[in-house]
Amino acid sequence: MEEAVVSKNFIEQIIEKDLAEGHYDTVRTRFPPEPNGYLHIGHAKSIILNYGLAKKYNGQFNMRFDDTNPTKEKTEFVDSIIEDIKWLGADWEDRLFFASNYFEQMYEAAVKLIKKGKAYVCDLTADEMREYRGTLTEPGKESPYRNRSIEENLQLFEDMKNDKLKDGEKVLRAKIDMASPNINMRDPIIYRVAHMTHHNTGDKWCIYPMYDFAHPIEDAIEGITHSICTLEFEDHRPLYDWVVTELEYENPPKQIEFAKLYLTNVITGKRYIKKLVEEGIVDGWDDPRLVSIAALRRRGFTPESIRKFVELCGISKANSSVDYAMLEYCIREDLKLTKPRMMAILDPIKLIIDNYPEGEVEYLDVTNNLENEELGIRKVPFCRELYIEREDFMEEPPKKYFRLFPGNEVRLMHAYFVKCESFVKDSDGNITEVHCTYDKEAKCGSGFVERKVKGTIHWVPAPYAIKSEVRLYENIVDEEAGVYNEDGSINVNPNSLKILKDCYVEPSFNGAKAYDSYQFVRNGFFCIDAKDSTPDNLVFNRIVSLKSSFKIK
RNA sequence: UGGGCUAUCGCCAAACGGUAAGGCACUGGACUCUGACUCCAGCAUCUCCAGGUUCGAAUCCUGGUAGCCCAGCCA
Repeated sequence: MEEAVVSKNFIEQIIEKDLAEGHYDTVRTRFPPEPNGYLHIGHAKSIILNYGLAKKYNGQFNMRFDDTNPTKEKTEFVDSIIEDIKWLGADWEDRLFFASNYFEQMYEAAVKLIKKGKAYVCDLTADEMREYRGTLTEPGKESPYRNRSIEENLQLFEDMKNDKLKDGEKVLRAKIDMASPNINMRDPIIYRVAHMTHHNTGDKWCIYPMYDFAHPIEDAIEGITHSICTLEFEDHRPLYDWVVTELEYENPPKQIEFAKLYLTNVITGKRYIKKLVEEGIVDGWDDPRLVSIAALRRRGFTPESIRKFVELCGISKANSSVDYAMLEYCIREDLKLTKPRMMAILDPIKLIIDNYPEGEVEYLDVTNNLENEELGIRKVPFCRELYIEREDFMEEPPKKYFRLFPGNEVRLMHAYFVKCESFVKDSDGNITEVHCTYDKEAKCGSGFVERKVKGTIHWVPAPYAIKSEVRLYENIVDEEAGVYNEDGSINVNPNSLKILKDCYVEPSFNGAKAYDSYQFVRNGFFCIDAKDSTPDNLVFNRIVSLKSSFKIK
């Protein structure tokens, strides 16, 4: 067996070089979300990347909540994040950390900087601070409080800590360079006063460290070697390095940036998803129209399919937007061989087999997945009256239409050949019944080879079928209009929720469990809503419409 | 002449000076108990542009162009 040659991505190259040159003797990565929302497909890229690297190089993968800003964080989110990452299969073993558990060490680190003359307490207001910071093209100017004595700074910082000050009254700043072309280096704030109840530390602290100060410390404490983050932090790297250098950590971690995952025609971006949830445009964080991990799970995506997807997308520093079709490919690819396929009719029309004895029923052995016999068989009742898909019959078929039309014979999947003899219309001209005769000899699996048919259609036994209400979701984004407007608002597709009433499914659905009920409908799939798998509440994947249209040339 | 980063097929993405991998999508054709799947075939004489160095450049140099990020007491 030969494995395809997979080239190493740029991060792997950096890691291997570091290992070879002895900068590190192991690899330790982490996934450090802020618990301020649910995870989505974009986070999956980071999780799988970090976890994958740790595994590949026999290192360790840490899970860490970067909870340094209590205003946005909730335990609801930490719970959901843990659930989602576990589901994705990333294993942090016993290394689940909270940045908030390092507050004491961060405080000590700040004191150390002050003692080194590398940090000072500043009284400038937020507005003044902005003014002093300068602009993108002009340098900033130094704060009048920049040269306070170490003793005074120590005292004031302690006052900040000991609840002697109001929010925003004073901050602690790193003393770097107000003229730096990199704005992040213009004496960035590293600690602020905020009287907030923290989801983990409660009211113990009234000062909180800023990301740029906290993150490198968190990484260093945990012995992270490669701190992988997204592109927008590139400008922060000099500050990251400044912090670990001034704090004199041995073997300091190294920050590496990669491009975020964007998908065409869907909404990524936590703040937008949050908005859709909060405004009630979608039903919640796991609404099937979203690409949150919870939503994808509910729709029937498997962890394998998402891992495969991330792997296929690759890692680079180029901003890019991956075609949604790639995600769909990955789930099809996984489901294809691993899940049973059952029959269901979305838009039914009755098919009556005139020469099949009335009242008789036989239970056919149906293979769950013709491409994977290990998935076994099930019994499906077959009788005189069936439902077939409305689009599988045409009164006047176009050329190259292989399905049912007067005089034509097709195969009923897993059952018999059936020939259309006549049909019935109602007063409005709608077809209500299709009448056929079946050929008992041409039973599937009987080895019948006398005749061949060009078409095969799926069906469901009318008296035994379970009638269900089906929700068919369309993309939340208006594909024509694009995702975002110029003002940053989202183009929501007004038809993103469609209800189809008469759906009929095989009786086998009765015992169907959340994840083992993937179906092909014509050429697509649909799946049961994993959140509530009762047959009355089927959620059809958008994948249903995928590849399902048959073009007549 | 603020700084940082990025530009390779419709979409991702390799190639690390030796003559443009692969996947998705698409298009033919074969096969078929799902017009799916599978299988075969096709799909960048060319790498944002313009010069230059070299026997040889997507890769090096020079100069442009385009896009993304940065002026939160968010992360």
